[in-house]
Amino acid sequence: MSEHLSEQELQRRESLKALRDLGIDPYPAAEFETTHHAAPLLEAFADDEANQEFKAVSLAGRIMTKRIMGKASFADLMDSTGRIQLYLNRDEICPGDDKALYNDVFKKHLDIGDFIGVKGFIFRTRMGEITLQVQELTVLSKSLKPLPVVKKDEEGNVYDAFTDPEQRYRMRYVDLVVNEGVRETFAKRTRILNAMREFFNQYGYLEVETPILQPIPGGAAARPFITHHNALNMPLYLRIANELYLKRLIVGGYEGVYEFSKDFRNEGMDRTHNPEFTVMEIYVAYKDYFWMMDFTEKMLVHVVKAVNNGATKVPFGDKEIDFGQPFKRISMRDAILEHTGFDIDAKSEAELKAACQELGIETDDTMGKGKLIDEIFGEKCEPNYVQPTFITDYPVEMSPLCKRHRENPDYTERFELMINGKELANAYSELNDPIDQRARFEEQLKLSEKGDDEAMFIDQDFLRALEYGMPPTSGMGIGIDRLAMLLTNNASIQEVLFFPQMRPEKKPQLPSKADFEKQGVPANWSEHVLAAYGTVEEFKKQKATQVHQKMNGYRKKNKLDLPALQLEEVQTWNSENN
RNA sequence: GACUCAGUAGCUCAGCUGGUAGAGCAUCUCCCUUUUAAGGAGAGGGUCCAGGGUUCGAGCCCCUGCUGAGUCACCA
Repeated sequence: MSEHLSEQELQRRESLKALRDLGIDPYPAAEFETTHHAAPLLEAFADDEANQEFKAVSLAGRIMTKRIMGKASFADLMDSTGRIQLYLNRDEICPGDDKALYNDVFKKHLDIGDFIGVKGFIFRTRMGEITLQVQELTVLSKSLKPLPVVKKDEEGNVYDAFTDPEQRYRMRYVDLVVNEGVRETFAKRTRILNAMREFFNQYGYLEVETPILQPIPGGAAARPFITHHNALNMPLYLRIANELYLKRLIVGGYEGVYEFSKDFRNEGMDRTHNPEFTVMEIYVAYKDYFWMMDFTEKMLVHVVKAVNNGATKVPFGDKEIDFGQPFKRISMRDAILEHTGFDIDAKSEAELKAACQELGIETDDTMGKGKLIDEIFGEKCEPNYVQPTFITDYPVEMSPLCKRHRENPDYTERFELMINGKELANAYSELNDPIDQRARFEEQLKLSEKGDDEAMFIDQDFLRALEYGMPPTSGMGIGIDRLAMLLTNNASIQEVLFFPQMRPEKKPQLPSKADFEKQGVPANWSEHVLAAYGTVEEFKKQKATQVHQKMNGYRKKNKLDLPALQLEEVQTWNSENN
């Protein structure tokens, strides 16, 4: 219904009206031409104060603070690059007798958060701060909601920061405006994507786009989102991976293809999982997973340097991650041997289960060999790999799309890159034997029949593609959100997604004037009855005599320009109260 | 899904053993022509997340629910 407005919001609406009464359009259409941006301007001026260009400067941005001292004022203007201080002198911006622009427009009707354009010259204050002296002021856009005011002192201590995660994520626009560093986090995320893209393009690999709506969600073990296509009258799934489509493109003759892919998984949410997330997958023909390990290493070093001023060491929490080459490489078998003393090689399911029990790892009957080994690794080894480490040669049961190891068919030619005890990237020598692939899919089908709702579907078209022949190929996928977390030192995925998934916001339904009018209150009194009683329920509880007296008292107190109420009148307002 | 914590002014937070709802910033009025977490004087601003219960009396205690965060479990 109607929106409850706080005192400050009402005041800003008053200012909006006052601006219009002064003939100022608070939302003008015209372009405002700027000559500079705040941060580079400060730098350039510090280098060469005498330069003529600083005599005529035009900037646009939001007012972030106002410090009024009678006939002179200071304000901070924030644009996309940073903040610069403004100096406004009444008699400079209002040379004639009419001081309204300063006294009324700037001092009274412009608030923190409003967009303005300013023209003037740059100088240094007595305190040494580089400042724009304003000669012309243009209102560009009025802000009706007060921004949180975050302050910072000389030592960089932040006061009254806007910290509530719920509000920060729901109103990311506010977070971006007032919290220093948030925009930089997302700029860095984009630099990561750009650096990675640049690296792949150097090799001549092709960036492609494949379907997000898929009839069969393949390429990973995960629960998909399901939707429905009306014209085809069939279910469609949101993709959980793009692997199978990219491999079809390798069949089609491209040597290297990659895609930055939004994937969707209908699973739990926590600090490291959002229902939609971004993965980069790349497939390169005639390569194997050894080549891909080298390639991944080089690519990451390139990306890390690009976003980290050329350094390969990245702080993360209380740790430091070093992307300096080469990354440690260890097979899963050796990793488990190293951390548990148990050798998984050639062990039966029963032996593995017994080992799990000895190691204190819970198991259940649905777990096959692959799953048991995965549990041991996840429990005992994974957290130890803080520095970038390639774990290689996973058991065949865990990797239905991966080629068997050239030396031991119980294993696959697969690696995962572990950083900070978590998986960051996953890569294979891709399985291109269509007969073996069909058999592996059938294994998955059996798992599915056992009740595993994440087992892979059989994609007949993909198998057909393989039957036409896929060259030996290596593929790699890397979690972009998790990489962004690592490189921006954030422990939560929500910090690197502009709009993380949240439960819908529930707004309490507030009563409006109209609700009171429905009760029979005339339009000229309804807003006052709303103000006096708040809710229809409260109003309905009262007797007509009480309402009569209270509203006449309200009329007097607020000096309403309305005739005093008669009791008979009030009795008609609400048939239930007499 | 389990457990723990949190929700009070626009923002950040206090609120004692259950006894009239508080501070800083922001806002409003007045003073102030190079200030800077500007300053000085004054003022206004509240559905204490919601709904029940206990009580003479609930922001506080109990129950239920909502939202978020954290830990664990599940899950790539």
